[in-house]
Amino acid sequence: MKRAPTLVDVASQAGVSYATVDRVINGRGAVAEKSRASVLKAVADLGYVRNVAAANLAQRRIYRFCFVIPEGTNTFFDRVCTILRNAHPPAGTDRVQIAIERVAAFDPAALAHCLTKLAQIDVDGVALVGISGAGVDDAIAALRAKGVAVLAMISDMPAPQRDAYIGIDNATAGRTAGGLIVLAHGGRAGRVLPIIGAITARDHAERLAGLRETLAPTTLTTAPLVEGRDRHDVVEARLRAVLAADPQITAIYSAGAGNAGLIRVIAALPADRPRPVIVLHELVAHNRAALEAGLIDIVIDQRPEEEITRTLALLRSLADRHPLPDAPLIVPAIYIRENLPGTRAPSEGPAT
Amino acid sequence: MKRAPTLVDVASQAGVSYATVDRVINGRGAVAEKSRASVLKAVADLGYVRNVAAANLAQRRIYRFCFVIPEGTNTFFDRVCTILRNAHPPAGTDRVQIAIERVAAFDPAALAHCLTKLAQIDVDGVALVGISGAGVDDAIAALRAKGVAVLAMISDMPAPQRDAYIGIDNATAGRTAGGLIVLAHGGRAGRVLPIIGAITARDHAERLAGLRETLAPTTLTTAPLVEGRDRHDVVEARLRAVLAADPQITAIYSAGAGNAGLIRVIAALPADRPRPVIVLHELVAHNRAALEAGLIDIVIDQRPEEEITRTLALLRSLADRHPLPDAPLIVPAIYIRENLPGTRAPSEGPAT
DNA sequence: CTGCAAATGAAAGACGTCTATCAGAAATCA
DNA sequence: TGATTTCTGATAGACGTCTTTCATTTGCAG
Repeated sequence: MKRAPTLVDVASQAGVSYATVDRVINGRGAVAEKSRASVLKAVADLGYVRNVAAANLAQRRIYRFCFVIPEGTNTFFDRVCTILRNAHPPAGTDRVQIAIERVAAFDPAALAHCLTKLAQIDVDGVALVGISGAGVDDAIAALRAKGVAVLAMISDMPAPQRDAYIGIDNATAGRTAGGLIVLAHGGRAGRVLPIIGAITARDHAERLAGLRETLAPTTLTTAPLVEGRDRHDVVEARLRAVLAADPQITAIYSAGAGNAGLIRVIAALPADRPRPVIVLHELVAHNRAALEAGLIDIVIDQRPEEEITRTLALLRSLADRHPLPDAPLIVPAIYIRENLPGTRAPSEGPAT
Repeated sequence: MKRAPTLVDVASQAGVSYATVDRVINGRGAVAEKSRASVLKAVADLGYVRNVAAANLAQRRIYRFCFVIPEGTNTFFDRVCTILRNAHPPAGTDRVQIAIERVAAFDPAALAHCLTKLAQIDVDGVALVGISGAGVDDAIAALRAKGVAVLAMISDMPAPQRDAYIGIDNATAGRTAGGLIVLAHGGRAGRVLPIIGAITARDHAERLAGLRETLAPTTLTTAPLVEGRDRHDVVEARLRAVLAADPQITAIYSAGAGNAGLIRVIAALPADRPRPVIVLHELVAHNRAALEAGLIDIVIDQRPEEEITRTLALLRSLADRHPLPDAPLIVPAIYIRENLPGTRAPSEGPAT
């Protein structure tokens, strides 16, 4: 087992000095095209990979990552923050520092301003929830020009703007909801009520399309769409009205937020007849409680833990200048009452 | 922002020399109890954490991990091996070497022999599928005495023998199957047929218990248990007989392996009347194909990718002598036709 | 007090990369 | 040709830990 090639090996192989190799690898100073080529060739020939441990030691490197998370009433993002704060390995241990910046939701100007501030500080990578709008594109471009990695999570943005996207395929999520609703009907007829935040929200629209795609070949019909604006009060009022007017509804799929309102409506339904099958998104506290209480049937979750784990790994990989692997989109998880995570303490003598 | 304390700082704080600190930290040579105590105190007071990058550099460390995986007809373990081979980051890049050893399944002697061989080589950590039996316990003890981390995955073993267990809670898996079957019946009566490998297999028994626990308060009844010995030919023959004898079966839950046989039986059922709801385990090729073909409804998967990711992280953490975090058990995933991973290529302009 | 073992201190050379400096060589331009 | 630039080479000191060597001190038993 030979030891891995070092920059000294690369230098002698390329027939240049260590200094020149360094200039090529770390892109400083002027290097003749001929030298650059021979260094790169030597790197390739020897299969040199930088020793990250040595590099980090020499630089006293601390990875500084920043997550820019929308601020607002959306419980989901609070959950994201909680996960981030508990992310392993805890800072210090791994020389990784994670900062969280909350910015007003759906406010491109605020986001742009935040990103511009980040560009001042020394940051190695930024993860943000993709939205586009005035100034955002430029702010991101400025960051990336400085060598800062920029990842889109949860919601994507045009590919050339970010280094990668980490999140779910929303069409898949919608199809999944459809599949489960079909399963729960067991061949019987039914009428499915879709609720979304707004038809202009791309992710909601995609989920809805996925739902319809799956329901189309079945005997299930779709009731007219309800827009709840992601606000629990709006969802509550409109859903109550629709259910009163249309007692044929056998299933509800809520593709957006504001489900606390939905849950209130369901809890108030008469208990003497079967309630509709209910599928909604994100395993946040009130949805989880409703699942445990039997008020709803299924929660489709985009697994923010996994999104964050992957984001951190990718940020680090980019900071280390490794080629970025193309990981698949995250597969939404299905939760029912029985497989909720963390309810039961691990049994003292765990499973075989 | 002060720089992190180093061993030199610890030494001066403790009022001893660097050499003594080193002897305490790395446990070599004799150290007076008094010195040891003052060093440990200094470490605690300063909040010293070893700089892993520096340590690895000095040692030219390469992490060497070995996965001992059962060999046999079980497709699931082939899947595990595939995932392992594609594990990111690829060897080399991260100075991590992963070896895979296949040993005969359910053969304690073979496992013990393999472990004894591993003890000769220089290994930092071993992950194995927990079984116990003659010699295995001793072989593991010998490994751990040498400072090798030993993790149980997928199937656990008595706690004192291994450093940690990474896998699912099988009772949860069984309850999940039950919950989905209940959902699919939508309040109608039904009769559920459980199939397991053998009642002596602890994981199968736990899944079965979970199923019964969930079905008990409902209107669904349970048909007599079928033991399929995890062999597709056995499963096929027995299931065919049971279905012929008992046409009232509305659902099948297969907690073990050998499901290729089950799928053959289902495929041969008359198409003119509804088939039972079918739930089984592990997203291996034939189960996946059956799901896509609509021959079965649900696959509960223990997510070996996550198990492996976590195992690798834990092995590394142990090798770096970090305190081990207590991660929760893995939550089994639910797959239906619509949320199968990797079917669709990520759309060119991914989701919002 | 002597002698031996145990405990300690001091120091130096790795590990591979980063960063900086400075002198000298090669290429460019006038 | 000389005067600039542009490149290049040589070298050295970090970074924090590991590992080893050797000399010295301390403790303890005889």
